[in-house]
Amino acid sequence: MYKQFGGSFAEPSDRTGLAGTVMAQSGQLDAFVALERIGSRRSFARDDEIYAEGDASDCWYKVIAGTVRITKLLADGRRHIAEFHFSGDCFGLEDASERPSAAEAVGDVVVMRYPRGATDRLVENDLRLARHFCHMTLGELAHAQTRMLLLGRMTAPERVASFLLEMAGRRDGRRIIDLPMSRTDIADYLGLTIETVCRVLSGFKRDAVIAIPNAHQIELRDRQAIEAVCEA
Amino acid sequence: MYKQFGGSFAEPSDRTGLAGTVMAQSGQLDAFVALERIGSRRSFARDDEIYAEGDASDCWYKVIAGTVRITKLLADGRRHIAEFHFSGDCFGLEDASERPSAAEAVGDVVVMRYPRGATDRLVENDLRLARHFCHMTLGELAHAQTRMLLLGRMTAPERVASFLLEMAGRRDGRRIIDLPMSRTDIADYLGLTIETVCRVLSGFKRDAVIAIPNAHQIELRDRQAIEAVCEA
DNA sequence: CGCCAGTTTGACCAAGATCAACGCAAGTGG
DNA sequence: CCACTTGCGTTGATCTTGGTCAAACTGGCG
Repeated sequence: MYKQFGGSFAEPSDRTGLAGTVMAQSGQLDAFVALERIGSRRSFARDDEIYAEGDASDCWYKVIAGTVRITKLLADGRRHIAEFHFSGDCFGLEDASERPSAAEAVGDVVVMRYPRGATDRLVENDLRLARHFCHMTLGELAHAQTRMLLLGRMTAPERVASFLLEMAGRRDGRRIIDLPMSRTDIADYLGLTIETVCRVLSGFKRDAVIAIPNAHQIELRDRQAIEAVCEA
Repeated sequence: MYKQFGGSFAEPSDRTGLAGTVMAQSGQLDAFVALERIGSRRSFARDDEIYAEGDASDCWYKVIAGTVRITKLLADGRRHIAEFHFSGDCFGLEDASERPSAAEAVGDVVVMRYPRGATDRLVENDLRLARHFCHMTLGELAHAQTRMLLLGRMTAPERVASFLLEMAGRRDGRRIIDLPMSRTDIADYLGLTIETVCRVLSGFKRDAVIAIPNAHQIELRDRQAIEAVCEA
């Protein structure tokens, strides 16, 4: 999807030939390969904090396996999930010195961690890499703007339906969607309460639009009906 | 602020020396100067569409004077304003082929318009320029995430108070804030109705936290109280 | 088997939306 | 120059959506 690197930075299909030029000029390795080398693998257990709000932003991450949530808190504990990141997605890329939000493991998670300083040096010497990061960020921004519309103007059923379609599109194209996150996480992502999420899902089930084999799997029985809810 | 270019692209203080290197290598002009040269000035009257949702994204803009709103519509007409852009801000920078949202003039507006193709060619040859765009986009993304928290989890008074502080910070630091946009625009920016925005403002006025000399100016009489509302 | 965390359902409540006037200032035209 | 219109903005009365509070259910797991 929009912010995935695909399987590997060094995917031949990613090449444009530009990197080769830069490499020849600078005498350095292909930057995408070099980037992989400066990454280190980390594992986190369910609900572990990968970084906290206010931590130094000295690195960024790529999800290898599992799901990561980016959360923001209000003083009194109200929580919002800015984004979920799945396998292949990058996160924690920002140029503020402090993390504006926390990153937590939704379930067990494996990530690659890339130090910021070394990444900056690679970016200095490879325009393709710079463009790649720019491209990812622009994609995230576009997604954020769509989410603002959802949070600002959509009804509860519209939000839940959009969420199901987003997850269907992002995680797999199959009829059965895996939802690694809890109902609370979904609620905090959609700006609703857990009870409202449950009620809307139950409503969709009642109308035979979805089936809920278990709490973390949802089957889209009538995708058109769900799409209709979003555009209502 | 976070996405302003300052007075000019060619501000000496912006220079790092890197651009000079690239120029020497490529035999081209300083990219920030070159960028200014490819821009053309355009004017728009109040409520004019600068570009529409679905238009080709073949250029980006910088606000010279006035205020621009970025809007998204739902099929039934519900509207959301993703962002306001003031003098010095850039907008319309995206790498999708179609505009995901429209840009409109809030009042009379003057902008510079930069063609995308020519910009891309300049970026190809100047890493500082690439980094600059990246930096701006990251700033907008951070702002979008703050706004998602507002839209998803804040009460009406909190939203309005945050809005006043944002405008106070972004437009000028003075006690009297100019609000070029209508109440409807504010409502669509905050995910509220125009009536709620009015009522909350009237409430603040009643509590002597603000004064409203006229509909488009608001005086912050007790900034601390407003800040307290946000953090409640 | 029974506990525990997460989910679901129900009854009630409140924040903010909707609907409807009303106010007010800036044009506009007779 | 003043009645009239027009486009916002403000205020009030009422309604609805989704939140809150509380209780019941479910599926793992010791």
